[in-house]
Amino acid sequence: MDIQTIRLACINCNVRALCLPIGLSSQELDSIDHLITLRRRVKRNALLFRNGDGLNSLYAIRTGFFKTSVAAVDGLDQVTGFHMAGEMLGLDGIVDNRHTCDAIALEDAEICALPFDRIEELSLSLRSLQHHVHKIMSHEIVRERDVMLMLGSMRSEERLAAFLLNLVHRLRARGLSHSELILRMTRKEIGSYLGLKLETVSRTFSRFVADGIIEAKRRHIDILDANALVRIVNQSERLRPDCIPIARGKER
Amino acid sequence: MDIQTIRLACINCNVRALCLPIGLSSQELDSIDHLITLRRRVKRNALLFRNGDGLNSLYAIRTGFFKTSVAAVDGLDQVTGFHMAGEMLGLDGIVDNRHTCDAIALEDAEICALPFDRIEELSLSLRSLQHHVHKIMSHEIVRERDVMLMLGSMRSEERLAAFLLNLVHRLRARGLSHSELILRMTRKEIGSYLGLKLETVSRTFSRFVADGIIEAKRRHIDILDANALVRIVNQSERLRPDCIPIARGKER
DNA sequence: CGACACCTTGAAGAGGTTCAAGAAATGTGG
DNA sequence: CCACATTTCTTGAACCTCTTCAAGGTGTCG
Repeated sequence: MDIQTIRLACINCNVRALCLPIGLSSQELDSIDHLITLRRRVKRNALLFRNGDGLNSLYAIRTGFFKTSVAAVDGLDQVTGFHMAGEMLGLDGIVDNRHTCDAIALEDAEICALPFDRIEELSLSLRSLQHHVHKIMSHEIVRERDVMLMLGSMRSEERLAAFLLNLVHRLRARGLSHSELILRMTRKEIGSYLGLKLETVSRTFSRFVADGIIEAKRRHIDILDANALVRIVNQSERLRPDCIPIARGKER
Repeated sequence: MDIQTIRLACINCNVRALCLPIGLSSQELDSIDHLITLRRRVKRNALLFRNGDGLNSLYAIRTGFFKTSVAAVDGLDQVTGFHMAGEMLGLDGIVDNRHTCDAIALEDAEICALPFDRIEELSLSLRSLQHHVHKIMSHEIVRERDVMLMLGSMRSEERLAAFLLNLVHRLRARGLSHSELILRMTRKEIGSYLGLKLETVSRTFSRFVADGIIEAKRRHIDILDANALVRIVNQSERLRPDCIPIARGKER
């Protein structure tokens, strides 16, 4: 394994706002200092954790891009989410004290391992942290529910449009371009996530290109007409705006 | 509104094991006594809460059967879950401090409203309660992910089979029959939950009946060959056993 | 008993999948 | 650094599942 680890306190972390509640008093910051975490690099295609692993820590993504998936015996797997900087991995493992999916880096990444028992311990004295944890978990519930809604009611064009809008929304919230994006995942992985076959994903991309909505050269996507994507997602009128993943990114 | 409310302490509740952690010391039970809850009856078809309502409480179902759904402007809605005694409603509302779905009773029901700020307060001194809350939320994340997997990869027969097995599994855990069940929801609601049209649900039921797997008289379902249902769910070999909703009920 | 909601079934049609082949990147080893 | 193997992506054609539209049946409740 090619993993480099560094011990460090969150108090010195420059992306702390992503994992920890904001507006802590200096007293509270002092106690946060006790939440020593393990920073780790994860190479592209490496597993951060796998289904069945014991849950020791939750993982905050500092940089990089992950997928979570549930693997099948024959090697097939279904992607359950794509995750980028500032998002938390491992929440599904709390129920049974073991991870129930695989987390794989789709590009070289850097994560912080937050020992879960320390989080719980610290939450006892830091009410804002406690509430923050509740919000993060609730947010994940809402995120997954939005995917459920998408899978249950949208057609291929709508799914892909919602997917693209959701991605650029999250990238934009991180200060990146809201028209250009480089996909870190394959068509197959997108299809797996969207409940479509890779051929359907490819065809739908081609249709978007033909309609002048996007430019696409393999993983390099250029969104020419974001409004058209919004119209495609809304055209069904089956969902209200707040059912659409794009309307509720990881942060607001 | 036809709602009857009773103030009472959890310590006297005979289904407390459903909402609260087990194995509390007598000291701890004393503090639980401060978690005064509001017990309430909810009539069939009545809303327990609706999308947009402020989040004051989480709701523990004492008796009865609920659906949660996200409504669309034109009256259509998508069912996001069916919930029975011992399950918790409202977890999705924590992120934004307001509910993001409707909760509707599908039969006369009785719930306990647990003030969320009291839960958080009490969690600060009761570590087992804190952990219990985390587990409940994590469990909901896993439940929804299993639905995602189903919607993303199963065909109609597999979905309905998984749905029936999941229902009887949960009913069985409550001491009810694992072969007979009375559906509290319409074909349309089942379809909405499974991402299918009501006609498809109806046809699939008919096929199961023709194959001798179940007997079905409208809402009254009799499972004659549960193994056949398991085989249908597994036949795809696309999912491991633990991806199937039935394998992970609300309790184990 | 009549109105209404719910369920079943049929036939035609649409959307997505499957199978197949080839093209374009990417990675690897010499 | 180039050649070759591999992975990824695109596109076509036939097929299949689910949907849509339609009609009739069944149960329930005032």
